[in-house]
Amino acid sequence: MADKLDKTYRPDQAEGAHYKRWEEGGYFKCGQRPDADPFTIVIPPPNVTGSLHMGHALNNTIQDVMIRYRRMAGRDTLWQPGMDHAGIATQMVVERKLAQEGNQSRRDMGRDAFIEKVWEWKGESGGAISNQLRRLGASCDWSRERFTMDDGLSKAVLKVFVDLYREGLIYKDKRLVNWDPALETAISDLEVQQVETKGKMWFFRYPVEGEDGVFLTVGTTRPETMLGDTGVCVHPDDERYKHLVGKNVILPLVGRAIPIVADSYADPETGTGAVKMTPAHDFNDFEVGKRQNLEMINILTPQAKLNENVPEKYRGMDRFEARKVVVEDLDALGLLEKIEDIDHSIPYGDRGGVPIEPYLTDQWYVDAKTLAKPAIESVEQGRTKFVPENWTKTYYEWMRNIQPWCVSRQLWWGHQIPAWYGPDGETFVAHDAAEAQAAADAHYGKTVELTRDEDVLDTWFSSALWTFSTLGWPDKTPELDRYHPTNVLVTGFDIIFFWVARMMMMTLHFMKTEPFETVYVHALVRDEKGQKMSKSKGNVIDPLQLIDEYGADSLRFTLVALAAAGRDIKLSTQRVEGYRNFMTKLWNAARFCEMNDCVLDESFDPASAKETVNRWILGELGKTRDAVTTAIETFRFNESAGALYQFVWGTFCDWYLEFAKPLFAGDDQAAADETRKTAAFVLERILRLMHPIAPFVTAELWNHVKGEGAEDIIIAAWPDAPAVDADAEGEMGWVVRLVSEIRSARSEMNVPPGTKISLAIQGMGDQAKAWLERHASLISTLARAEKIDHVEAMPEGAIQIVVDESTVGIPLAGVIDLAAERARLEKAIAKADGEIKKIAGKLGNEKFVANAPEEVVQENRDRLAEEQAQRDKLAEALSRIAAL
RNA sequence: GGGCGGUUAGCUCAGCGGGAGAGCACUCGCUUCACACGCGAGGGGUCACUGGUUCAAUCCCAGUACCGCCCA
Repeated sequence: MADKLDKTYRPDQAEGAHYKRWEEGGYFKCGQRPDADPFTIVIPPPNVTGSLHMGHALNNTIQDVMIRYRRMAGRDTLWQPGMDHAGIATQMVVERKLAQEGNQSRRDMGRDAFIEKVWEWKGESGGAISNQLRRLGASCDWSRERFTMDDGLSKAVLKVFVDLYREGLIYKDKRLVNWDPALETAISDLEVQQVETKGKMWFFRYPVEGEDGVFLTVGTTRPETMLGDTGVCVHPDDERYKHLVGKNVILPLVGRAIPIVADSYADPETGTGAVKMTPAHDFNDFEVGKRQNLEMINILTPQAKLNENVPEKYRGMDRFEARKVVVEDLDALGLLEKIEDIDHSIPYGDRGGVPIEPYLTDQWYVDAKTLAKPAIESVEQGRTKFVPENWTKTYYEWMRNIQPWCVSRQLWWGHQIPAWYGPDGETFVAHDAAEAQAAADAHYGKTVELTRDEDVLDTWFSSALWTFSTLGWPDKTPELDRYHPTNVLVTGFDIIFFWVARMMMMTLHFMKTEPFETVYVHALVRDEKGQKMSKSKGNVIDPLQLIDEYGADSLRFTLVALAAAGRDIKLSTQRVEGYRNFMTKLWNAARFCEMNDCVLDESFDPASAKETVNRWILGELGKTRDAVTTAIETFRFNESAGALYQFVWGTFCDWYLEFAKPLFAGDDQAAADETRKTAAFVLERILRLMHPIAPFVTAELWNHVKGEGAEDIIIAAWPDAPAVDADAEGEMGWVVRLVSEIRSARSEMNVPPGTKISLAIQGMGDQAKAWLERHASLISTLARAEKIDHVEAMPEGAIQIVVDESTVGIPLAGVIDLAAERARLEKAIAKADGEIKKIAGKLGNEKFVANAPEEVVQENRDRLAEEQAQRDKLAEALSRIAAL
């Protein structure tokens, strides 16, 4: 055995060494149990620029609990770690760094040099999060760490793109995209945040061509877009405007004649019922424009300045400046009818931080609708399950309304699109330049110069391949064969669209199987007031700081205990402190065992235990083991934490160890010896059962309990459940009740804790008498009684309590407060009366007796009898007091 | 506007057809030989509201109110 345990556990002095031993000892590696069933989880790849936040802490703690449990349960576990390259975020970080260091800008240094800088940055400061995950205790197989820009994964991306193109599932199209003018790239719908804003609605009058003094009034929140208007739309049934349909209005400031069209898109109830149409700059207008054959005029540059398609005056103006000037100019012409204040939401790019513009560009699209079909079926047919099941609705909702997926981004950092263009714009998609050249040569019948598409792919394009690309695909690797499909994906609900849906589509298409059996969707971690943690609100709790202060186990236990499915987690440091206290409690229980020479006997057989206390605690351990096992396997992690907390603190420490004290001090050497062995055994099992949630403190104690040369706790077998002994359960339950009742009465009647009492017991049955005799020393110690006698008549002036058939008197000659005792008994009687009334009422209902299951009826009959007996005894006790 | 969820002890939340629970906070008592990051005892709830189903509803169903989140 190692040095004696200190009074408190010091996580900061223990955690690093255990983690290092595990990682260097190769315990995290997959493939060590070739005959066992594999169990695989892929990590949701954190962003290479990211650092650990509370969401990661929760997400990875849950994964680690599952992995550590399965590892102990004998599975061949693989927790596949890695990161994604986060195109936009990384490019922004590196550009900012270049600017700070006074370097050339990205555009000045050129693409290749810039990419080199990004790799340099990644080598130096990217991926800090993987070390932070180590601090959390995450037992990933780091030897297999992958990055979406690695050669292997890039090869997968390339093959997927080329194959999908050849199958007609990737194509180039000119459509409106969400354009981020700050970053000058297309971004996905999902990267657009709607921000509620107080804004204005401007109403402009457009003169109708050839009808002097007749105007159509249209409203807009973006006045500058009027320069790109190519029509005005009214509802076909709108009587106010029917006569104008087919005529033109003259677009003010521009002078263009644009048609008035009838389309049911216009809502007669909203505004004036007439809507200006800017098909190149609004998603709704784009659809109407296609139906009505309206011209599409792009009036913006990629920086959202006005371009050459507007009158000279406005060219080069920023969109917001142009907004002001357009309003002023229309006002000057007397065409500004009114301005209303409105609340509306404005789309912002969540990285660039400026309002996005719908923008007409050429982009690459994946035919998501086609790929979604099998992905929907997989969930419908239960091949992939969501836990909680409710999230299937969100998944279906998204998948059934899926839009073409725009996968091109106007960035440099990422997988460059493998498309080359001939001089006439002909497209050649190929695995490399040589293959494209060969195809072009064949196409043109001569050698022509090709230029490669400048754009890169959306980061989600590569992370959609994550479950199989990390295992070596497109090569046929043994890992791919063994570990795919994976068992569980653990993720927050905010990423179901972003990522889960895309993995389902890509994996089904290329692997012909689902990426995972189960998607466990956990809650969001919020602050103690329920607000989302964000840097701008300043309410972020840093998990690393909590680990420093309370230890990784405390944080992990807190997160697991709060991780009830389907609800957000409101985290406060108070909770973490509470679970830190629990770690200390466990620590001190181990210390108690150590101080009392509870040495682990590896040959101890729980079935051989003879003492009731020991048979009882072993049974309780068994129940806890089963509860924890079931809870982890069914994703009810909070229940696993709750069962452990309750057993370790509420049963093992509060009762069993207290029972053990008098046994250790007593004369019965055999009983003391067996109890020492049992305590050591139960403690050792507790360490195993707690290890998935609290790996470090259990590892630290394991070394003390097991001694030198023992196998590491990380691969210790998940224990079996000792059998439950119903007799021992009943017997010890009675002892606990008796002690509790006595303590309660003592406290209520203000008997000083130091006062030793005697017990005068009346009416006790034979079984209880035997129990009492067997546990006399425990009961005396815990109830602080020095003398226990059976009596025929209750002595005068005693506090009286009723336990089952017995009345237990605590004689306090002369010092008992009769009024207080009377009140106490009356209160107990009133409580019993309440119960009796309720149960008797139920049993008095014929329909209840006729319809309820027999066992329920019987249970109520038994309870009624018990309550009545109790009440009678209490009434007797009261009458004895009243007689004084 | 559409979808999802919530409303249980002062706070944070479990439970979800047959005896209202936990942690924290609060009150009282305790240098009890593992632990004051502790020990013992206690107070505190028409389980949002209104109907319905049922022998039985905090739990199932419908509606109302309020509060969130997501998507328009």
